[in-house]
Amino acid sequence: MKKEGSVPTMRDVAREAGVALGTVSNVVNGKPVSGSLKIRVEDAIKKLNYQIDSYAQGLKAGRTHTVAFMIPDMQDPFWASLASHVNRSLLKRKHRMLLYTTDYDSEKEREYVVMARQGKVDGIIGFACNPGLAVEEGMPFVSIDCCMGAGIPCVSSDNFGGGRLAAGKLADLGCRNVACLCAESSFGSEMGKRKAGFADGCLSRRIAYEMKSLGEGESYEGVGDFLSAHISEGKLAFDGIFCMTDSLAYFAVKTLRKLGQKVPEDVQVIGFGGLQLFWDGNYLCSTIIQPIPEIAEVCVELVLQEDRVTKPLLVCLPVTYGYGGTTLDCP
Amino acid sequence: MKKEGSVPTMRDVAREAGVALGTVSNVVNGKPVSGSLKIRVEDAIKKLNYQIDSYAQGLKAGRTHTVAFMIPDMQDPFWASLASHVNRSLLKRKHRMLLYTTDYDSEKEREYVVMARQGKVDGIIGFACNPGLAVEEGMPFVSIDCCMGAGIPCVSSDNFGGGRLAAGKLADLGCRNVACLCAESSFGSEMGKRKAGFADGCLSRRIAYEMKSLGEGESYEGVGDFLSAHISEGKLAFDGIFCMTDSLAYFAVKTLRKLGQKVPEDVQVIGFGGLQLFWDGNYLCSTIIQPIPEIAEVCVELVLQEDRVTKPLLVCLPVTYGYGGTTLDCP
DNA sequence: TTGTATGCGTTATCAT
DNA sequence: ATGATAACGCATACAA
Repeated sequence: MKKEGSVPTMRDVAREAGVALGTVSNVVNGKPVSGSLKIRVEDAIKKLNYQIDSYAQGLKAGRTHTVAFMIPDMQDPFWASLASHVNRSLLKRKHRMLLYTTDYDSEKEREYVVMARQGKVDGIIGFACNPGLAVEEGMPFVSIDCCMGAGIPCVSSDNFGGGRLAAGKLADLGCRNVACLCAESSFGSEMGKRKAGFADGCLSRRIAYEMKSLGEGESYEGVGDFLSAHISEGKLAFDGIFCMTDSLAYFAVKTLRKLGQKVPEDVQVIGFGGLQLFWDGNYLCSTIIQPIPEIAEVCVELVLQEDRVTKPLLVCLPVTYGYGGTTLDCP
Repeated sequence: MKKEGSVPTMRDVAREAGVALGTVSNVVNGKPVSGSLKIRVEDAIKKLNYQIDSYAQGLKAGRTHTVAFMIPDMQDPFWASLASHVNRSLLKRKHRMLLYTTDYDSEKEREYVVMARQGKVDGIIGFACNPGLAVEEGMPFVSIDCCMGAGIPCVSSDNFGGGRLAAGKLADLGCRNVACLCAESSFGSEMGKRKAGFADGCLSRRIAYEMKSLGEGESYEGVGDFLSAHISEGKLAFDGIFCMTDSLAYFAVKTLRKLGQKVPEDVQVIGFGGLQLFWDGNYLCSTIIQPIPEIAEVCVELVLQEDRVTKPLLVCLPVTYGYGGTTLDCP
């Protein structure tokens, strides 16, 4: 008798059914097998409650049906939502998802890429702060929101177009003097294009704008200082504000209200991201919505494409505008 | 010549260094090896850029250093935060984390448990709607917030104590007529104890309370109806409200303000969960804080314990109170 | 069609 | 201490 408590293997099934190992394999994998034997094998499988060891399968096939998803911070609603959709897309394709959170730490990124290689994953989807991150030749890698060159496709939303859209929306809503609040990031992120798009949009619509950029690592308090410096006699110099992220917009709105400004009556605010607190359809603020499900889907498709004859350098997905209470366009 | 583009294996290293396979294995695993050979092997490893295949390792050892984490909804801030901390705890112990999201679907739960078994994970941490979920004998399973009996440990925060704490806090803050808003769930969740704890707390402090339970699947609108039904001549019948979750509290506050009630001046609100929007230290509302990092740590410890001679049925972790702007105790 | 033998990359057992 | 060999569970090429 074999080990008792252990899980049944293909060999056990073969013995139980009185057939050869290969036959069981064929039944399990849907290869043609004569009816009578097929029944015997299937009975044995049910009797032993056998289930295939996809782990051993992977060792043999060289493909593990596993993809690593690497992000800086799972607590960030954007990454959490993206993780959720990537997970769905992968599961739909019968692939597992390994999660790695890096806390914006290049060292951890390196470490996890090594772990991913050791774990024989079929590919990696993720965001890397370190644009020079060394990833194996043969290992498919899809970057989010950050161009890394060298045959590594990057998927992002249309940041430039989103910036333009925000400027146009503010103009439509009657704004004539607007500000643009940015939080710089040193990573080669695509986010910088939001600022450029906004500037471009302001120029086409001929409205005056002022830029305020927070240095990297500088706290949001700098925004508070900037805003209060532009208030004279209780009146703010701007009637519209574009913020590069929803979290920045959320902070700006809080600050403005603390400073006695009414949002959206005195000043309208548009963020970027499309964040929802409970994902019930209510946005945190009026915002440029990123197509998160589509981003996820594209990432998964790209990373699983074996025969990547033409892999795009950058896939740019369309954004839309969403009302969230901080503008005057009651829906 | 072997396949060129393929990754180097232990055998390649052995050949390169001119030693036997077992010796390379010993070097890699830190077993005692004579100095000179060790050097030769290490040189060969560096030269070939060899890295161990933890996948094959798992096949041999029967342990994969992989744990599945199964939750209903990654978009929910609580689960996202817990996922983040479980991930950290596992990574610290050099374990990978597979993510599965079930969307509260018992069918998916079953499917994923099977996938987990096929994937040869070392254990599963998760929340299951289906209390009768069949999980393998030998497969360690740790349940979150939901007792499943039969040798499956459950980890949760002190829901009863948290309810009591909320009642006590409201009493301390001067409330005399309070309400308790609940969203029932049919799952055998531990959350129900929050209600019981609150009732108990009200009794000890001798304050009047009224319960309002939403049926399963009933929308939050029912809360709006309940609240407006308890307003006469512009005055709400309650001076304090305890909500079983932060999201419910958030909705209640929004509704109360729409109904012309001032929070916290007219009515104070306490939620449960400890949710933070951007995890910057600011709570969404005054709340009972769940010790998420500790919950994560305990789950990981429990699931990785091999020799589980005494495994607890329920591990209950202490909660604390946190000010979040919807009560009168400005910190 | 069905069965047999070999190999995937690693570790463990046994001789040496 | 070191090296050859078997075994983990499965898939596949090949033989029957």
